[in-house]
Amino acid sequence: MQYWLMKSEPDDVSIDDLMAAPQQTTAWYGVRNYQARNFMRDRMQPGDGVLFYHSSCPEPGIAGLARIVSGPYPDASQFDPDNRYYDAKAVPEQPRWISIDVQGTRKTRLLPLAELRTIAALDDMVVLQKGSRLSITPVTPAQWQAVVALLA
DNA sequence: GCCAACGTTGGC
DNA sequence: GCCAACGTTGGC
Repeated sequence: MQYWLMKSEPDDVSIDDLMAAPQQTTAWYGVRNYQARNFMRDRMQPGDGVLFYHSSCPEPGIAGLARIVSGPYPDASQFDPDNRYYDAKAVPEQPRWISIDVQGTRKTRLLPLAELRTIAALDDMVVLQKGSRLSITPVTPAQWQAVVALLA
């Protein structure tokens, strides 16, 4: 059981979208960064906890909690020439990119980035480090507990 | 829109 | 393998 922070642009998939989906579950596709892909492929497990973060929006911050509910499988968008995430170098025999299913657990109050930066227990959180842009980052159990406590 | 930081590409 | 050029992310 591990914990993660996943970024999403709310104009693309918001916490409300996640909670409104059938079974509150959404296929996570379009990740086109190798480090993030490797986390999904090699380390994420069904049951893992997710801090759901809104990025590139007026109020960036944690907007809800979610969990991983599938293992890795090929991201279909890489094979579709009409899709914005199409990858001409990907072939079905050798998929480059993968998806996992994410299930919303609950929408929380918006915990703004600026507030996260004031919490001493979160000083080492990967997403708060200078220059950190990765869309999927690991969260320690202590960091998870600290965030959940703030959202209680 | 700006810009810092990081990732990817491709010539050599 | 190096590294310059370019592209992307994402807060502000």
